[in-house]
Amino acid sequence: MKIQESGLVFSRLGIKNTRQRAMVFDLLKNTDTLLTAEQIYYVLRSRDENINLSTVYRILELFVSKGIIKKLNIPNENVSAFEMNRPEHRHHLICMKCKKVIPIGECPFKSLEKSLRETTEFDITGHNLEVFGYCPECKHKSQMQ
Amino acid sequence: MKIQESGLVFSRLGIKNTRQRAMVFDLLKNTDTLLTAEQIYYVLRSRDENINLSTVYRILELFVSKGIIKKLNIPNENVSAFEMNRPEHRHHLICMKCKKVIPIGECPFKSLEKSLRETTEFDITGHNLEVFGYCPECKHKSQMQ
DNA sequence: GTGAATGCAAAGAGTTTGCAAGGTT
DNA sequence: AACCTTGCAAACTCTTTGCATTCAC
Repeated sequence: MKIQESGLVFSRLGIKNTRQRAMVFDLLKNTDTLLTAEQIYYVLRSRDENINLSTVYRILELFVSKGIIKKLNIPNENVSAFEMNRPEHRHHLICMKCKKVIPIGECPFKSLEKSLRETTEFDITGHNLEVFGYCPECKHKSQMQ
Repeated sequence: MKIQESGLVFSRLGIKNTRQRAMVFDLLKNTDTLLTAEQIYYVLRSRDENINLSTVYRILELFVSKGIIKKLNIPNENVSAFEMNRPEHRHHLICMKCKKVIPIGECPFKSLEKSLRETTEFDITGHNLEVFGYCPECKHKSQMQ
């Protein structure tokens, strides 16, 4: 059995290493789409893992607060979706159908933020940029329907 | 009484001009912050206007589908917020405390979208860019707390 | 007058919380 | 052993829906 990365991350952050936390961590780590709390719950259940939906919510909230993952809102859907918080600041191209996520290169906003800070005197804490569309696969499927 | 812009907009779109629709339209038209369905409901109630929350939701859904307004998600809050869909394509700087919205100039994405379309073969339908922070007023208030 | 919009009440999602039982350090 | 985390069930918030009544055209 390979050494669990999750255990290292948790102890570094001073949080307990529980089976459920490791499961959620590993799933998000190895997934390249956005996942909702419910999806995480069902994926783990389908693997015969034992976990409760409210535990998933509590773990996700904890991970967000520790900066392990990020919480996004999908436009026109009232659910939150989650993904690993990779260290580089990045933006994504998200397929509205399958929720696949493609990272898009550099952030073009460093300079925009700076000039906004100067002109508006806002204390700018961050920005969201998400580009939406249909990936090549889903694009074809939706044309056929 | 001045001529109602809402009436013109509605008839141009082929939808009925009801008192409730005009109220919601005028409120959003004259508001420079994002408003949630519930806020719209309470503002109108506080003006002694008679309207029902589910009617507000139905009207907002209709307006979104007709392109009259836009629906946004505020990060880390599971509510939708709405604003007029001004004809120019624009992005906003949003105060996380008072929800004030400041438009920010040109959209720097025309060209990014084009190149993404080419490199990823996505059918790109649009993008969200929202910059968050605290406006000068709220910035000072939160320092004091 | 007719079909569409509204109000009301109830249901439905998604998410959060209280508490007892179990697990981690 | 002490405290934190989990499971379960119930509550809560936001949003949607069914149906009878009312309204716009």
